[in-house]
Amino acid sequence: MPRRREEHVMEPAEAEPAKRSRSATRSRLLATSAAVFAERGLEGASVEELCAAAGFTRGAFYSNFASKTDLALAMYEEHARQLAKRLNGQLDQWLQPGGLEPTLVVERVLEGMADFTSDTVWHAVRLELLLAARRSERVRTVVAEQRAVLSEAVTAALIRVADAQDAEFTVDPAELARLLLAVYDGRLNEQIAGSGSRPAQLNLVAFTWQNLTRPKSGPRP
Amino acid sequence: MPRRREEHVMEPAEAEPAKRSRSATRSRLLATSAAVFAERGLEGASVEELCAAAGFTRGAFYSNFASKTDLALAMYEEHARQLAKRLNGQLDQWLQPGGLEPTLVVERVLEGMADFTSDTVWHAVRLELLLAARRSERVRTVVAEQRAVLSEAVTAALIRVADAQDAEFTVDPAELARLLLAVYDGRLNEQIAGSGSRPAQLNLVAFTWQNLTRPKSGPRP
DNA sequence: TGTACATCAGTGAACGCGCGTTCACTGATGTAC
DNA sequence: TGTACATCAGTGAACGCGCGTTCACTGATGTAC
Repeated sequence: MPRRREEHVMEPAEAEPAKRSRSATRSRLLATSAAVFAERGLEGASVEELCAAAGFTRGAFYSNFASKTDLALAMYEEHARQLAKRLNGQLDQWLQPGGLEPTLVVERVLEGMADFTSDTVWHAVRLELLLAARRSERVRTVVAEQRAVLSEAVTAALIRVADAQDAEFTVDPAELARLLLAVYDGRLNEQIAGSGSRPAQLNLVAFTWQNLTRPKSGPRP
Repeated sequence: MPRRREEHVMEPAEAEPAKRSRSATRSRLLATSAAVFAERGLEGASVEELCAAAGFTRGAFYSNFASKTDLALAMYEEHARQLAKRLNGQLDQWLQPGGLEPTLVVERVLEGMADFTSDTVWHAVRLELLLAARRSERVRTVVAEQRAVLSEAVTAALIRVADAQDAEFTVDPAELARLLLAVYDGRLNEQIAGSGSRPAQLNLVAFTWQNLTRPKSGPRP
């Protein structure tokens, strides 16, 4: 049984479990920095601003991260992890027996991705890092790695969906995944540019899904 | 008749028509800056570096542009102009009587666009400006404007091609144009990320062109 | 054509500011008794 | 449980550097006679 804490009048409830722990500071900085980077740019955001957003001073930053780039990359890796995890989680749910009607799954996957990735804050951060990758070997490696992870997650998802429909692709599913990601990247660029900014109307892939798959020739269960 | 100049021995031939003219300095800066911006970023590129690339010192810069942003926007507008111009020029050529076989035109237009826009230097600059647009009303206006111009140029091109085939779209051609541009944007992001970097294999739009158009119902000439 | 002068494009030193990074210090937290 | 001590996360002043911008100056170019 844990020690009672009620006797400490100043204790601000269990919402803040460990004050002054390295990991809490790190997490807080990772959580609040995306918005700052998106707002001010990777170079434009000052360490001061990043710290202020998290409620710290600059020294705290340097006792947790070696540099601004360090923070940005850690943030990005965490984000890519979440994205792939979410995609797989949704599929698990939709594809289980008694889940969604298979044709709906395609639509939902695309919607879900759009949903998650269409957070313009995160897209801005991704673009900042994409550009930074041109200038730094280290950033380039991490960005390429994370893009590959995401690409593979989407490829796997496409195959799972096709399998559930007892269909197979008439095109390389990895190519289709890359195309899909390219389309969303492009859509998000549009959204950032703010021109019109109504959501995508023409979903070419959903529209032509039947052109890209065929019933499996193998034996059916 | 203009005054003869051959008597000046030091005259370095007509290749350099007007030395020390504002417009020449301006042009030179506009021409050499894209590479610098792509290499170092919009914020990362120093005025010193931009001037060095053009062979000037900083003072020359400020006597021609009010700020770095000024230069970048002028550059961008010039680029968008060239892009639309080129697209229309190619169509004029391909669609004229005795030009390309109509079905080939679609392919060529897409190829041509890919060609021009897949210059990673320019794509990087476009992305830099897209991100800068988030932070500046002025940049946002110019970027939105230029994107609209390009989008309209592509829409018009699509319609011209369909017309030449005596076909019409089953989807809104403006939507298709936006989708096309989105795909290319996304493809270029891939290329910048440098992952694999082989050119696009799956050209969905060319592949499904016949699904998006139908023969015109009106009278034929 | 040659000379004297006016203009002004481009120079480069100087200024000041903001930022990344460092580091001696502080005081909150954990531990030993 | 209370007290003394050790640890170390976070503070904030200080440093130095690089950059954007300014401006008095220079010398190349154009013009008037």
